[in-house]
Amino acid sequence: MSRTPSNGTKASSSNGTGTGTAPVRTLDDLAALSGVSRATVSRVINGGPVSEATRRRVQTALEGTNYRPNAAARTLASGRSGVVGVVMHLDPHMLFRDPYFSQLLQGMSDALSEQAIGMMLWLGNRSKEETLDHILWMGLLDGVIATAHEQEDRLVDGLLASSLPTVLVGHRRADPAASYVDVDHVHAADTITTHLVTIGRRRIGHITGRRGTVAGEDRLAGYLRAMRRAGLRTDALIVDGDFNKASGTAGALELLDRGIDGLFCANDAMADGALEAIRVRGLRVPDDVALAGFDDLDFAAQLDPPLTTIRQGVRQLGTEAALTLFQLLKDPAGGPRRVILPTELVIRQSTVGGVQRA
Amino acid sequence: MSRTPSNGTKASSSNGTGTGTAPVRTLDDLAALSGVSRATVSRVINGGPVSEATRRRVQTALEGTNYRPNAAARTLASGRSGVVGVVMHLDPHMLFRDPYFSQLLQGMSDALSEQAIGMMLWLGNRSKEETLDHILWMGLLDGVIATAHEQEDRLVDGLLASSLPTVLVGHRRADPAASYVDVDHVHAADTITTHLVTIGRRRIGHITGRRGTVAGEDRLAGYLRAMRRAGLRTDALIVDGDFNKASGTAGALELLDRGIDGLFCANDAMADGALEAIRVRGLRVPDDVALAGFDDLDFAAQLDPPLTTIRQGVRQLGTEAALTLFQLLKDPAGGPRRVILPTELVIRQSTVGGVQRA
DNA sequence: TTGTACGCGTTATCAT
DNA sequence: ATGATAACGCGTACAA
Repeated sequence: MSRTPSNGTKASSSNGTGTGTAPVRTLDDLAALSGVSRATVSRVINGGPVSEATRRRVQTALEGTNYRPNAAARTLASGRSGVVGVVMHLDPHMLFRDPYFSQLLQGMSDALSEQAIGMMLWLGNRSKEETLDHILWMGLLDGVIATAHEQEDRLVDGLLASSLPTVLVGHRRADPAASYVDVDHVHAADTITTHLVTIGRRRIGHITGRRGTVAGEDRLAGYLRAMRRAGLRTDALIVDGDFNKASGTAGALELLDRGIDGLFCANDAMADGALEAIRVRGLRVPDDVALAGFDDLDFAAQLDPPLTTIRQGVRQLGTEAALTLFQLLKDPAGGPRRVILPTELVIRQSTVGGVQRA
Repeated sequence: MSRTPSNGTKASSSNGTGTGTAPVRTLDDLAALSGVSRATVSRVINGGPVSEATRRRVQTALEGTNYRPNAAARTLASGRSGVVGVVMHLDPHMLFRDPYFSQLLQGMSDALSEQAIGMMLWLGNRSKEETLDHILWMGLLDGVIATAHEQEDRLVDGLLASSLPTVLVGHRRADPAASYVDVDHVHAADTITTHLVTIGRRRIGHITGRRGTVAGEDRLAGYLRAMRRAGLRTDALIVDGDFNKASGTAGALELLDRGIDGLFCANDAMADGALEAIRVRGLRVPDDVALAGFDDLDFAAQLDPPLTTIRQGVRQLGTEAALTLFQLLKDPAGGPRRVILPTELVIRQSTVGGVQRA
């Protein structure tokens, strides 16, 4: 080991003499400098019970130095690291194409940096097994936030099975012990489908999200619920998509051939694709086909016509995930936390139309 | 302190009896289990000199447990944490709008996870002073990679002034002691401007990037160099942009009024904006105005007409930054590292045109 | 090759 | 309120 000799233990006798500024790196150095014990210095730094007089003494000594507590030592002694992990294990080319993950990350970073908590990040570079291993291997994390969009996910299973406090985002698991933060996809999809019904559409198609994802399945479920309640038929009105624009175009072409007057796509990207298909067929939105999406990404309002969609506060979702983790850390015995954030129906010209086209 | 009593020291006498599986958490536990000293177990784990026989013995004992080394203890004892910091201190709404940062992050993550190095991330949520403080406060980092696009940046100054091994990305500093990774903006801008000259354009305008950024200034410098070498005039042919699409539209309208037959925008987003301006004026690309951008973002090839631009391997830039940091950590005395990655001129119909329009 | 023993810098307990 | 002092878990000279 190449330890730079720490002054303060014994060599401190040569300190403060005249050989330039003495590097103050440890509590012991600081203790020697201010004439109190190491324990007292620690109390001053961590806000323990100290008399006002000595507190000032130590503070003054502290000012003159660039002392920083050693995080490793602190973690070792206290059992808390002040660092949480964030896991976004996705297809590399999928990550960040959708602003969803960027905003999620920023929301988390907001809340974490607010509390001066560090954030370690794992993306999908390696296999789920290797990633899980690495996360647990660096056992210094206080907790983990993981995006979990697939209904089945070994990485998420592993995290929940470990002793690491874990918060899931974007996913409600069957596991009753799991804490999570999400929006109510079923309810939101029901709402926007009902909107299409309300404006008089009867043959309303649906292009699903990727099957097997919670968002895909739940939005489909919401669509079905609304249609059933309205007494409308759905057979031959549903085609599978995968959340990508291209699948929206393909799915829309198919549905248009079967005759629809309304279309709910499971996300905005596919709605964008559907828009092209509708244009190719020479039909008008919303006159011939009323169109709705989901997410309210930036571009949704820029489309021609602007897209009716569901807005979810993704950034807030991230913030809420971090706050939920804080709760979990504060009271580990308090049982799992579940947070469902509200969504908002944003009505634009792709359904209520009539307004001028640019 | 709420320490869970570690078995192994003395309580280990009650271990392995019949009271369920004994939790093996420390090297001491493992040592007791395999009948060797703790030091030997440590050597097995870290690949030290151990006889093949005992190595197998320990390995076998290891298999049965879910032992994980304690990162904090390891860091404290060795002085290395296996964690590096990544700093992307930007305007929140700017971050990740441009895929530049996503790809950079992924490139870094590639190289870091490859070496099982952890990655801590700081975004621009708080002030540069607070961010710097927090980074140094958690003194457990082995090194830092920081994006530095402004020519002046107190955060970068602070990192370089600290004792943390630091690699800058996207920025060459005057500071001769700084290690960095970047592309040669001047050369690339010169190349693409020269391309416009080569195809016969004479009144070539330029919309700059945000002034004060290295990319903005250097791309301008490259444009000027190419124009001067070609003996062309540039007065009244340069307007300031800010890398955003809107400034491209505004700048282009201005330049079109002054009469240009070529236009080099400092990035693709502004070229996209310029395209709209040209269309508004009823002009054709490239017949009336040849248009060029910089970055080769995904959408550049999708524009109508597809955009001639400069491709930089952003993801590779991130990877290279991580590798450079590794070098720095391996040989701290080796002096600063500088890496310049090559760029590529991508010629499309916005300059060579003539091909069919969709 | 293996074991002994010390040190890493801090927190927290227990006296005073 | 303050000061000793024992952990925390691991790496590594040094000795054997």
